[in-house]
Amino acid sequence: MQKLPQSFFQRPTLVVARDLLGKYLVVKNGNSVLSGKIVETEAYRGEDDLACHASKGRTPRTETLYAEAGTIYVYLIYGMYHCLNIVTEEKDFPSAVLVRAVEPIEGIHTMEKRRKTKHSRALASGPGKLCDAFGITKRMNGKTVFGDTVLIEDRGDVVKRNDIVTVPRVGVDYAGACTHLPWRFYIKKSGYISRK
DNA sequence: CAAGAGATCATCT
DNA sequence: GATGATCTCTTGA
Repeated sequence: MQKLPQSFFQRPTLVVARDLLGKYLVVKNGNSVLSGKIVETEAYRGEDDLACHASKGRTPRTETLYAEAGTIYVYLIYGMYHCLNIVTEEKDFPSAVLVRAVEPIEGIHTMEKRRKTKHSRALASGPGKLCDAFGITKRMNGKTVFGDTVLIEDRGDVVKRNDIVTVPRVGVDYAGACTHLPWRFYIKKSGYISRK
């Protein structure tokens, strides 16, 4: 039960993306606690990564990507879903890890109400679903994972290298040469992945 | 079960 | 004016 420090996120994005597997996303609000084990992530790194929002340069929206490691980047996609990212590497270098799926652990009843389903595999098995279940919105954009609202914990789970699957990212067909970069990671045996 | 379409809007051109 | 780091629902085999 150890809150991850900034040094964890201040490393190469691909390493952080892999190491986040098996860690726990925790969202606290008053006396309610929601948590889930991270089972799927994707890396977005630098202005040269055509799939990264920062490839369009520094704008009001992408400013968060240039913030210090551990900053939370949340944006709205397709007009109705939010995506949760955690900024990595050095300040002013735009990079982040997209948290794509978690296995629900605590606060499942709240997640079921928000997601309007009792099927545990449908609660947080995708970036949009996860934000819905955890109540993550753009209000969180620009905050960090070092406060007492949103944080990442190491609860001692060990994810072996052989249990991690490495494949191209989802939904980035527009990214030209970067489309096929194997920057998506997930836990092979998990039943809570966004898609095969 | 697979495939396709529609929902819906902030952001950038 | 176009477009997405998605999801759900409908259709049809």
